[in-house]
Amino acid sequence: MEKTYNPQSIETKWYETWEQQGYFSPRENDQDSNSYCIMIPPPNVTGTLHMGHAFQDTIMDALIRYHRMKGDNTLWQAGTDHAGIATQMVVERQLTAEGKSRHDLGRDDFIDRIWEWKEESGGSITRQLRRMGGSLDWAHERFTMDEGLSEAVHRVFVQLYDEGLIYRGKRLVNWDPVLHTAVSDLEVISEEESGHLWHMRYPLTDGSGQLVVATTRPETMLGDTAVAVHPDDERYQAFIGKTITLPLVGREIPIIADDYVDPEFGSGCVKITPAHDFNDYEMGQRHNLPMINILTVDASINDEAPEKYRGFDRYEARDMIIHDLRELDLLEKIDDHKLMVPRGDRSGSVVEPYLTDQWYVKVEPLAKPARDAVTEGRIKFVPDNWNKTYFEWMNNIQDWCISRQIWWGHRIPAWYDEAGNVYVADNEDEVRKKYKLDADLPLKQDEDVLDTWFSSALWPFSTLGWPENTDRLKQFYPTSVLVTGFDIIFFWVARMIMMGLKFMDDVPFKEIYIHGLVRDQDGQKMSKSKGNVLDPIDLIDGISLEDLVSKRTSGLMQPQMAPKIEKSTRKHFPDGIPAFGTDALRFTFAALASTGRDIRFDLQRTEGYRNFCNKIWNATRYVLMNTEDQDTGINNDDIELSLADRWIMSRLQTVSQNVNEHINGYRFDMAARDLYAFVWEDYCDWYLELSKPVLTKEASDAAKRGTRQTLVRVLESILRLNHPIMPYITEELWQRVAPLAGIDGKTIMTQAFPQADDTLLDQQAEEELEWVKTLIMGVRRIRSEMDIAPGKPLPVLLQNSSELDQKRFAENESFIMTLAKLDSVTLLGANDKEPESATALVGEMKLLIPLAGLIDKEAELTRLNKEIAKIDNNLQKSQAKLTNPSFVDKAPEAVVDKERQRVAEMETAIKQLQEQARKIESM
RNA sequence: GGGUGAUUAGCUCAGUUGGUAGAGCGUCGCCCUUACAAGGCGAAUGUCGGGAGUUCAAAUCUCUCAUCACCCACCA
Repeated sequence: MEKTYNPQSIETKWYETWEQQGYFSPRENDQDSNSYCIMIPPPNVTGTLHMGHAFQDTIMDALIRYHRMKGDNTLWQAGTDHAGIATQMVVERQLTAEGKSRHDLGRDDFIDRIWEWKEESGGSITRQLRRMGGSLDWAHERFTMDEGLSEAVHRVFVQLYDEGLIYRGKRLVNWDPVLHTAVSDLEVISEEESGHLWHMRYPLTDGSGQLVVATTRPETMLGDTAVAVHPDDERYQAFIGKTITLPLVGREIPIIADDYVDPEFGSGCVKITPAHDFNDYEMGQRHNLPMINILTVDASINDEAPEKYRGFDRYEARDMIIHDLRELDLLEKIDDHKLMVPRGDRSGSVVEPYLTDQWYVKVEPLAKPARDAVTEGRIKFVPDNWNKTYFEWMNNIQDWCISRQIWWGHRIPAWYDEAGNVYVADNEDEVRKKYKLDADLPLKQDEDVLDTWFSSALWPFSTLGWPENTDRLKQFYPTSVLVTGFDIIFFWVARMIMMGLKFMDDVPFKEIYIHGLVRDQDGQKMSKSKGNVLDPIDLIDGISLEDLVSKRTSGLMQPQMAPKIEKSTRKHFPDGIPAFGTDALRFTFAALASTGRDIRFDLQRTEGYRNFCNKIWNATRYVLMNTEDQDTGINNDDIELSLADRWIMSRLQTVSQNVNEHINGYRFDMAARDLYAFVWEDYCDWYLELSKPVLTKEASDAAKRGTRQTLVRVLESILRLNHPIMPYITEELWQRVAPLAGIDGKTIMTQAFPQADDTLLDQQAEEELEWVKTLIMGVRRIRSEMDIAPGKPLPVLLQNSSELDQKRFAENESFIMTLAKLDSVTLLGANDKEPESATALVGEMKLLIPLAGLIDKEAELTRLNKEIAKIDNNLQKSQAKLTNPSFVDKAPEAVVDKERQRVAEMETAIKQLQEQARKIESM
């Protein structure tokens, strides 16, 4: 074996083997075993996977591998999402770079072009997932626009339409004037921006005066159809029912009264533009006001407005209108004002409320069962506080606008005749059959496509073959757990629950594990525009600083950011990124995956876990050196187990137990911590060292066999315990270790995950080894603090030893002599005279290392006094408790006893140390 | 305006039903001891955001204040 762990040389080799052997696929025709299934949240085919994906995929793969090892029939469903608007934009940008637009190509060619891109992007995504070690069932990979899924989409649309749960209607929607499409509420991000509040004078038609209205959007006045005041506002009682003449336009519009108006805000008068504001729209409905749309799809002024303003952009028109009102002395004042500006999450442009025909899902009838499923515990959020967020939204849910005026996506299965009648069915033939239409009646399909999330909502069952009642569907629906980020609870999670319950009559998943966001080292969200993204592959394979800089600064939407990004990149990664390997990266994610919190990604953690891999690698080298071609007692019952052997086996059971519990509770951070500590501290630092005296010094063959066997068996278990998190290194090493442990098998992937065996728990061995460790650490500490060379063998005297101490010493002499590097140990009797010594305590026993020529008297005194002060500090606290009568009366007896015992121990210790200090002083 | 979460060692974070505050990284010593210098041995470090309350006992439960982050919402 290589002396140093080198991830590159093992990773791709194993992945290919696994995939070729078909280990990732579930067993067919296995109805008996427990099913375990996770649907991958399908990555968008817009580019490549980022750290958030890598984190999420690590968790899913760890769960999948864990359950596969437990014998479950396990499926991790692979696939990608067509991501309508996002993907269309990516390809449109490419066209723009070529000096073309999608209209130059036409719809069909443009879609072909996107399919080409999909192949490319989808390919790099699956390559990344493979590098991450993801054990997905590639044989059944799906895409939200493949044939089967498209059929599912049609089926759902048609049924919901037939049941009246999908309808078409003309209403105000959020309109993206750059993308020329409607978007749903969720795709609109409102942020506070600085603006103005314009106070405009509207003259009464009868010339009797004027009203002042305040607005943040003066240009919409062209579409005003009323002015509203509060019905109880005394200032305006006389005006209600009168009309004003709209300046610049000349339209006569009524003054109405409505509770919605806040008399305290602005002037207490509101201009009402039902076609361009959601509140005004509702008021328009209440008061039967006309709706005048004054904008084009580009948000320029249309022909409903006075000629002067037609064709101008909304903001140009705003300036003109302000100017014109000022000329007419109709502008009272302009105040600075903070307002919430709604922007499209994709285009970043300011979204307009816009009156159009769109398709909607009537959500409430679907939402009720979806709420119940969580209330009744059929679906559990982990951590459970997310159900509050879920209910918060589900209780206020609005109808879902599902039509988009773009080209890339599922075309809406609706046809129109020339009279505008709507027919909905799977395809045109079906339409004619279903609605009994003449074969020659001209029909035209709806131009729009469906919101991407419509098909994503069907993912848990459409991928399994629905609407066919396939074996896979029967076997794996409902799925076991959904692993996802909180940011798509509304977009995706809630909608999957609604659709799953509606069409499968069962929940889509039993648990939802919500993880945090991966942020950069400063806690910033990672994004291309901030230039702080990391490609998981670059952590696996490493990347030079120059390559990283150019990767981060190329293709920016705002090229002027490049120098800043370069500077910060050079600061954070002065030497680029070394190749850490997949396993170290995965272990990092696991270790950081504490629940309910975002994680800051810290490269140093990954480096630490790369070192951990190296540790396992070298521990294996040691084990192999001492067991290969030697008798490990696999076929020989004549075995003697040392204290260390029994101890490490006992510890292994506890760790196995804990790791199982932690994985089942989605506490990968705790699992990682326990694994790390057990491997590094218990197994490497102590057990491997303890094995040395047995293997290299005089010991019986049976004892050597016992230790060799324990070395191998525990290591083999360690590899299995770590496999769900670190698949590659564990497979590589397991191939060499397993035969020595008498285990036969082609891959660690399908070996049983370690379960605790209580019969191997050995309390006595744990206590005794603790005693051995205390003794050894006592010597080491004196050695270090007294500046004695680590290699110098020392004599030790034991004083005040009990029979148990003496027995323990006799049985473990070899361990102690070797690990503490001693050359002699002498038991002192009660009357034996002790030399000048440095001291450590092992329970009541005193360990003495003679000073002669080695130890500085003053240094030892300082050391003792420091130790005494430390214990005394704790002693006082404990004594205070015990002298408090209410503590003794009210605290449980066990707690009081424990406190008493502690006081006794500390008192003895202090007595011993003080005595020692006196002796040294008097010398 | 509503809601959620956070505040613990220099940094990043654990701390499951209240019972002597932990880890990793970093820091400081000493060591190339034949598994591993990507290492070994040892050490230092905390008024657990502030205040009040409940309790024999609070990082943990309650209230309150402060700071930060995020989500939702129609105030022109």
